[in-house]
Amino acid sequence: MKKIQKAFFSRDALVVAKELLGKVISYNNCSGIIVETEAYKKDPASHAFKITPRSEIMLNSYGKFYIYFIYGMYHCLNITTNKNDIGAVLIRSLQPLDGISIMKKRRKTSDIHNLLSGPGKLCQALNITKSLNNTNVDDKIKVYYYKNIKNSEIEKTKRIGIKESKDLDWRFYIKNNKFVSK
DNA sequence: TACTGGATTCACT
DNA sequence: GTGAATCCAGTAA
Repeated sequence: MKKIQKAFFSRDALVVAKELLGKVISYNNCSGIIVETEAYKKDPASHAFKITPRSEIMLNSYGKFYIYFIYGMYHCLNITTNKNDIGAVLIRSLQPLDGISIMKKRRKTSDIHNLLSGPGKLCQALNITKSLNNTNVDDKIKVYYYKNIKNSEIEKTKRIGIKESKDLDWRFYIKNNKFVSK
Protein backbone atom coordinates (compact mmCIF):
# COMPACT_ATOMS: atom_id res chain seq x y z
CA MET A 1 0.00 0.00 0.00
CA LYS A 2 1.21 3.49 -0.83
CA LYS A 3 1.79 5.85 2.08
CA ILE A 4 0.06 9.19 2.24
CA GLN A 5 2.46 12.12 2.18
CA LYS A 6 2.34 14.81 4.85
CA ALA A 7 1.27 17.45 2.30
CA PHE A 8 -2.06 15.64 2.02
CA PHE A 9 -2.95 17.10 5.41
CA SER A 10 -1.87 20.67 4.67
CA ARG A 11 -5.25 21.43 3.14
CA ASP A 12 -8.51 22.49 4.75
CA ALA A 13 -10.03 20.17 7.37
CA LEU A 14 -13.24 19.80 5.37
CA VAL A 15 -11.34 18.64 2.28
CA VAL A 16 -9.08 16.30 4.24
CA ALA A 17 -12.01 14.84 6.19
CA LYS A 18 -13.75 13.93 2.95
CA GLU A 19 -10.66 12.55 1.23
CA LEU A 20 -9.59 10.43 4.19
CA LEU A 21 -12.56 8.14 3.58
CA GLY A 22 -11.33 4.86 2.11
CA LYS A 23 -7.78 5.33 3.43
CA VAL A 24 -6.20 2.92 5.92
CA ILE A 25 -4.98 3.66 9.44
CA SER A 26 -2.46 1.17 10.74
CA TYR A 27 -0.75 0.80 14.12
CA ASN A 28 1.11 -2.22 15.50
CA ASN A 29 -0.25 -4.77 13.04
CA CYS A 30 -3.83 -3.64 13.52
CA SER A 31 -5.54 -1.62 10.83
CA GLY A 32 -8.85 -0.45 9.45
CA ILE A 33 -10.36 1.46 6.56
CA ILE A 34 -11.60 4.93 7.45
CA VAL A 35 -15.35 5.03 6.90
CA GLU A 36 -16.36 8.05 8.98
CA THR A 37 -14.64 11.38 9.74
CA GLU A 38 -15.49 14.74 11.23
CA ALA A 39 -13.89 18.11 10.46
CA TYR A 40 -12.95 20.59 13.17
CA LYS A 41 -12.12 24.19 12.49
CA LYS A 42 -12.29 27.46 14.35
CA ASP A 43 -15.87 27.20 15.54
CA PRO A 44 -17.23 27.54 19.09
CA ALA A 45 -17.93 23.83 19.45
CA SER A 46 -14.33 22.93 18.76
CA HIS A 47 -11.09 22.67 20.71
CA ALA A 48 -9.71 24.71 17.82
CA PHE A 49 -11.77 27.74 18.82
CA LYS A 50 -9.49 28.70 21.66
CA ILE A 51 -5.78 28.02 21.72
CA THR A 52 -4.75 26.30 24.95
CA PRO A 53 -1.71 24.19 25.79
CA ARG A 54 -3.70 21.14 24.79
CA SER A 55 -5.04 22.43 21.50
CA GLU A 56 -2.09 24.50 20.31
CA ILE A 57 -0.74 21.42 18.54
CA MET A 58 -3.43 22.13 15.94
CA LEU A 59 -2.10 25.62 15.25
CA ASN A 60 0.07 25.88 12.15
CA SER A 61 0.77 22.18 12.18
CA TYR A 62 -0.48 19.50 9.81
CA GLY A 63 -0.03 15.77 9.52
CA LYS A 64 0.29 15.32 13.28
CA PHE A 65 -1.85 13.19 15.54
CA TYR A 66 -3.83 15.10 18.13
CA ILE A 67 -5.00 12.60 20.71
CA TYR A 68 -6.87 13.54 23.85
CA PHE A 69 -8.53 11.76 26.73
CA ILE A 70 -12.24 12.25 27.28
CA TYR A 71 -14.97 11.27 29.74
CA GLY A 72 -12.40 9.67 31.97
CA MET A 73 -12.20 6.53 29.87
CA TYR A 74 -11.81 7.12 26.17
CA HIS A 75 -9.37 8.59 23.71
CA CYS A 76 -10.11 10.41 20.45
CA LEU A 77 -7.81 10.27 17.42
CA ASN A 78 -7.45 13.38 15.25
CA ILE A 79 -5.04 14.41 12.53
CA THR A 80 -4.13 18.09 12.29
CA THR A 81 -4.78 19.95 9.06
CA ASN A 82 -4.69 23.49 7.63
CA LYS A 83 -1.08 24.47 6.99
CA ASN A 84 -1.46 28.17 7.85
CA ASP A 85 -4.41 27.98 10.19
CA ILE A 86 -5.98 25.76 12.81
CA GLY A 87 -7.91 22.60 12.10
CA ALA A 88 -8.11 18.85 12.53
CA VAL A 89 -10.05 15.80 11.43
CA LEU A 90 -11.50 13.38 13.96
CA ILE A 91 -11.39 9.74 12.88
CA ARG A 92 -14.79 8.41 13.93
CA SER A 93 -15.05 4.88 12.56
CA LEU A 94 -12.99 2.24 10.81
CA GLN A 95 -13.85 -0.94 8.97
CA PRO A 96 -11.63 -3.72 10.40
CA LEU A 97 -8.82 -4.93 8.16
CA ASP A 98 -5.88 -6.54 9.99
CA GLY A 99 -5.39 -7.77 13.55
CA ILE A 100 -9.06 -8.51 14.08
CA SER A 101 -8.53 -11.19 16.74
CA ILE A 102 -6.34 -8.97 18.93
CA MET A 103 -8.75 -6.07 18.49
CA LYS A 104 -11.62 -8.31 19.60
CA LYS A 105 -9.66 -9.13 22.75
CA ARG A 106 -8.93 -5.47 23.51
CA ARG A 107 -12.56 -4.52 22.95
CA LYS A 108 -13.86 -7.59 24.79
CA THR A 109 -16.34 -8.36 22.04
CA SER A 110 -16.68 -10.85 19.23
CA ASP A 111 -18.99 -8.59 17.21
CA ILE A 112 -16.95 -7.30 14.28
CA HIS A 113 -19.38 -4.42 13.78
CA ASN A 114 -18.69 -3.24 17.31
CA LEU A 115 -14.88 -3.23 17.06
CA LEU A 116 -14.08 0.15 15.54
CA SER A 117 -17.44 1.86 15.07
CA GLY A 118 -16.81 4.92 17.22
CA PRO A 119 -13.99 7.32 18.14
CA GLY A 120 -13.44 5.80 21.57
CA LYS A 121 -13.82 2.24 20.31
CA LEU A 122 -11.19 2.48 17.60
CA CYS A 123 -8.60 3.91 19.98
CA GLN A 124 -9.28 1.09 22.40
CA ALA A 125 -9.06 -1.56 19.67
CA LEU A 126 -5.85 -0.15 18.19
CA ASN A 127 -4.36 0.55 21.63
CA ILE A 128 -3.96 4.24 20.82
CA THR A 129 -3.43 6.44 23.87
CA LYS A 130 -2.27 9.94 24.72
CA SER A 131 1.34 8.79 24.57
CA LEU A 132 1.01 9.03 20.79
CA ASN A 133 -0.19 12.63 20.93
CA ASN A 134 1.86 15.03 18.80
CA THR A 135 3.54 12.27 16.79
CA ASN A 136 3.78 12.72 13.04
CA VAL A 137 1.79 10.72 10.53
CA ASP A 138 3.93 7.73 9.53
CA ASP A 139 6.09 8.01 12.65
CA LYS A 140 4.24 5.36 14.64
CA ILE A 141 0.70 5.38 13.30
CA LYS A 142 0.66 4.96 9.50
CA VAL A 143 -1.85 6.16 6.92
CA TYR A 144 -2.12 4.52 3.49
CA TYR A 145 -4.05 4.94 0.28
CA TYR A 146 -6.41 2.01 -0.10
CA LYS A 147 -9.45 2.56 -2.25
CA ASN A 148 -11.07 5.46 -4.02
CA ILE A 149 -14.39 6.66 -2.76
CA LYS A 150 -16.53 8.49 -5.27
CA ASN A 151 -18.25 11.72 -4.31
CA SER A 152 -21.58 10.02 -4.90
CA GLU A 153 -20.70 7.44 -2.25
CA ILE A 154 -20.06 10.04 0.46
CA GLU A 155 -22.81 11.11 2.84
CA LYS A 156 -22.45 14.49 4.53
CA THR A 157 -24.15 15.59 7.73
CA LYS A 158 -23.91 18.36 10.26
CA ARG A 159 -21.72 17.95 13.26
CA ILE A 160 -23.47 17.83 16.63
CA GLY A 161 -22.95 21.01 18.61
CA ILE A 162 -22.41 23.41 15.76
CA LYS A 163 -24.73 26.33 16.24
CA GLU A 164 -24.01 28.81 13.56
CA SER A 165 -23.72 26.54 10.55
CA LYS A 166 -26.82 26.08 8.47
CA ASP A 167 -25.24 25.20 5.17
CA LEU A 168 -21.93 23.58 6.08
CA ASP A 169 -21.41 19.84 6.26
CA TRP A 170 -18.80 18.66 8.73
CA ARG A 171 -19.27 14.93 9.17
CA PHE A 172 -18.58 12.51 6.35
CA TYR A 173 -19.18 8.79 6.01
CA ILE A 174 -19.38 6.18 3.30
CA LYS A 175 -22.98 5.52 2.34
CA ASN A 176 -24.49 2.17 3.28
CA ASN A 177 -21.38 1.16 5.20
CA LYS A 178 -22.09 -1.25 8.04
CA PHE A 179 -19.14 -0.06 10.10
CA VAL A 180 -20.01 3.60 10.72
CA SER A 181 -20.93 4.67 14.25
CA LYS A 182 -24.58 5.00 15.11
C1' DT B 1 -6.83 24.84 45.04
C1' DA B 2 -11.52 23.63 43.72
C1' DC B 3 -15.01 23.15 40.48
C1' DT B 4 -17.15 21.98 35.96
C1' DG B 5 -18.10 19.48 32.01
C1' DG B 6 -16.62 16.95 27.82
C1' DA B 7 -15.43 15.71 19.66
C1' DT B 8 -18.09 8.69 24.41
C1' DT B 9 -19.72 4.23 25.43
C1' DC B 10 -22.36 0.87 27.80
C1' DA B 11 -25.87 -1.08 30.69
C1' DC B 12 -30.25 -0.38 31.96
C1' DT B 13 -35.40 0.65 31.46
C1' DG C 1 -34.46 7.05 26.19
C1' DT C 2 -31.71 7.86 30.47
C1' DG C 3 -27.88 7.78 33.46
C1' DA C 4 -23.35 6.12 35.14
C1' DA C 5 -18.50 5.57 34.61
C1' DT C 6 -14.34 8.39 35.44
C1' DC C 7 -10.03 11.65 34.45
C1' DC C 8 -8.15 15.73 33.32
C1' DA C 9 -8.02 20.30 30.81
C1' DG C 10 -9.69 24.69 31.42
C1' DT C 11 -11.20 28.29 34.29
C1' DA C 12 -11.69 31.14 38.17
C1' DA C 13 -10.24 32.37 42.64
